[in-house]
Amino acid sequence: MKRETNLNPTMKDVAQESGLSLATVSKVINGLPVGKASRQKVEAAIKKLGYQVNNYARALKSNKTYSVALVLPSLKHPFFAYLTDELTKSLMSRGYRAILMITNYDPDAEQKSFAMVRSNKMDGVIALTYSPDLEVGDSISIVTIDRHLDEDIPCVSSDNFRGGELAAKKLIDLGCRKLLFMRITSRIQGEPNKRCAGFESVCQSRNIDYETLLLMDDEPEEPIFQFLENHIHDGEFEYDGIFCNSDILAGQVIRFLSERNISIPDQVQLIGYDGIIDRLTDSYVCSTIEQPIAQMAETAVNILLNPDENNAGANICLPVRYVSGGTTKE
Amino acid sequence: MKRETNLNPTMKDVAQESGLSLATVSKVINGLPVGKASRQKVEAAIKKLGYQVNNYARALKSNKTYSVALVLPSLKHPFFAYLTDELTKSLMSRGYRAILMITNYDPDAEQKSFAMVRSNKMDGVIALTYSPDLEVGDSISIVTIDRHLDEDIPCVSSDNFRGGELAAKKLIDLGCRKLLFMRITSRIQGEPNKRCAGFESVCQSRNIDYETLLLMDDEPEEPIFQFLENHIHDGEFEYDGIFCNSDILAGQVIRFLSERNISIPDQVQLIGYDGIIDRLTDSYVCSTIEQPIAQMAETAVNILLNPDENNAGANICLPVRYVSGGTTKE
DNA sequence: ATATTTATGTTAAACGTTTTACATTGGCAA
DNA sequence: TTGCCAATGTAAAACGTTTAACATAAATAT
Repeated sequence: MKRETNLNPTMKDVAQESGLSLATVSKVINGLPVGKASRQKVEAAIKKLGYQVNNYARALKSNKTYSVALVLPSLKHPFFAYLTDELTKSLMSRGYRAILMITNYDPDAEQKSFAMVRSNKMDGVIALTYSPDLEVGDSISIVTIDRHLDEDIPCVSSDNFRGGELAAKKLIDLGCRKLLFMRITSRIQGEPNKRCAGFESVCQSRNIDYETLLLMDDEPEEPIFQFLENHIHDGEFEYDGIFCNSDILAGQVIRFLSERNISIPDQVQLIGYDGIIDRLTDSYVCSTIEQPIAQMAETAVNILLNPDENNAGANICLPVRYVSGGTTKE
Repeated sequence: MKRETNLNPTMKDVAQESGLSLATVSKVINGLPVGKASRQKVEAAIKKLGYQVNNYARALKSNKTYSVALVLPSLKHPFFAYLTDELTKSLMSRGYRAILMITNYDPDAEQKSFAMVRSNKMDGVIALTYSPDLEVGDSISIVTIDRHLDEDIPCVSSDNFRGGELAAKKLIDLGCRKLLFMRITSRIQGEPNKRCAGFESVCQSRNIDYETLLLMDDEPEEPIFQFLENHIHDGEFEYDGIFCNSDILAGQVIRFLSERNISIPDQVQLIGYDGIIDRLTDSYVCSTIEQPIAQMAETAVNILLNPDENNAGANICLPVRYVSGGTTKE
């Protein structure tokens, strides 16, 4: 019994249906010059059969897969989620597919991701990894975000040093005189660590009292709240300005202080980092240093797909800005 | 000049290096029976050349791509982000790749996603779509989450009706006598709409005063806050129990009421929906009805990849539970 | 009228696998 | 020695494309 409709018609079927050769069909599909009459015949056949290009065959032949791997530790942190969202849209708008790889901060998984990329002949990787020593190998093009993997691998990040500076300046300008910088950070040397340096340099040059509270991301978080608790005396918090490493952390601090009736921004002003926006109200969750996430994504994709501009070891540093979100006096 | 190291060695290279045939190499790679001596020779050659299977060639031949598309509107809502995180991990653990497609709630993009799936001969789709009338066509296997696309497409969701019931019961048991249900919902008939029915059925059978505040997700959100404002009189909110459609919405409401000095949970108790966890403190952002997101992901992947169990039009409904998160009295 | 160019199509080889059908070898029974 | 079987390996076709090299016919120039 002959099947009435072929579920997966191939170019050969289209050729037969239209009475033309395989090559002609291919030309029509790829927009190469073909006689008008033939083109119409082919198009009709394609429509009739519901033909769809088989990208695997195409990739095999042309050695171009139009797919890019996104290697990230998790999607449970909004910064990663936002970034992935933007990266994916950016790739899709250029006709590329995004292969998502979640590594869970696991060096093994990160390493395996790169093997996968190679074995799937993907066109490239955009990676945000945490292993200190990742075997990258050449033959795949990589762009990292916020991490320096290797001398000649371009890295896209926001201007973290400047971000730290901005936060410190703003707090000081708004009248704060005793500052606290809270950060949860990883042991790997990544771009975000520069926020601290920026913050401290301003405090020092302006001669402002400050403290840096550092916690590694593989340690339990209680110490941070313990610290806060210890510095509340008679309903007053010892510091009048706080800069947090992320909006998420800021949110926690806000909550903690509110519960203890420390008023923000009256008693303490607070600036976060990232620029996370509440989807519902389209407003920032706190005053913050906003990273240009969409622009970072766009740039990363751009560099990955157009390596012509000689940005081999380029370190693209995109501008951040301060935005008010209710946790500062302005 | 002969290249010293071949960047992309193929099975042919391995065959040559080991002095054996292509077929033998293939057998070794696929774990088929092969003489011990030959196997070792091949393995040595593979290691020496750094050979990696070309999955595109393999997919072309075997018609199995080991890739699944994840079609979602956005990653900017934590529920979607969490779900994507779990889905991806679930797929990866089974050796599948996750192709992420962000549709931005755009029907066109949703439709195109399905075309892409077909053209890339992907093994399936897990979709969370918003178009009322999506042309699915057969020949691709689909599992939806929270949406009913078609009679014979399995749908995985949490028990939304029960979730609504649970929330109402809890609030009433904790002493609330005037309830408010706030929802932002889409026009498409999706599973989450059942929360309302569950909530109302309990209120009615227990004879409790309640109001339902409904807003479409394509309308501006101000009316909701306007409503809240209108129902605050002399520092008292008219309702003593609120059930929100999502934790995100709940967060907004909490903030709004706090700013107006309405105390939660003393004056008003509040239950959200989803079970979003703050990454930092590993605690719920509010009292909530928790969806078993990881289990939903696991189930969806399972059904998609093992269609043997006759779950053609299956409607898998996973249990939800109430968890306390500080915005209720218990 | 013939030669030359141009426009359009076609054939067939490749891409890197998998897999069926076939070939070789050696061991063993008769 | 001959014949047979199992064990192991090989050759070659196939998957659905792309593309270089070639063929044909029509159109123009000589």
